[in-house]
Amino acid sequence: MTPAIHTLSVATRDGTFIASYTAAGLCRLSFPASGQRARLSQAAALPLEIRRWHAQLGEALKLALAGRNPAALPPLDLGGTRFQRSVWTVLRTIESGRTLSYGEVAKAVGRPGASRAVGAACGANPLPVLIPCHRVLAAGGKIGGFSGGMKWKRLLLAREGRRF
DNA sequence: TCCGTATTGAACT
DNA sequence: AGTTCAATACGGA
Repeated sequence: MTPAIHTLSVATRDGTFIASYTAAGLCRLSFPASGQRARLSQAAALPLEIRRWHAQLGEALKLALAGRNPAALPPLDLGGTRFQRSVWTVLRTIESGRTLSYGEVAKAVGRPGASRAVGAACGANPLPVLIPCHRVLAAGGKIGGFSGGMKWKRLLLAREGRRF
């Protein structure tokens, strides 16, 4: 993955997210920073293409935070290993309001028994919310973990009509 | 090679 | 219903 060249903020009613782009597409989305401020790109220096991607992201994120299914996303440049990408691809097929267990995702990528590795791949998801890693639960309906903090996982699931 | 992990299921209280 | 425990796949150092 080429290095990120632009970092922009996305204001939402849930806080200000941070999005990073490479020349190839969106590479990273971060939850509202609970500390340091990222250095943001100057608006005047933005290529038209990036502005368009960013506008598209804003719409998609707004819908996702409302618990709706994703609008079209800008091009993605996620990197990651083959295994991670295959996990993230499966995650994108889970509809709003539905969930899978780590073990079910492992089966779906053809590695039954790799449920623990699936958890690690979820934790490495560069696009939380948009790639719905919050829809992966532990077996037996337990909620499992979330690298962005459990409040976010509960909030996102609640917006989709799931309660815990 | 070793270590940590957003797991799992069985075997125990 | 809660706790412990071993087996497990993967990735990073």
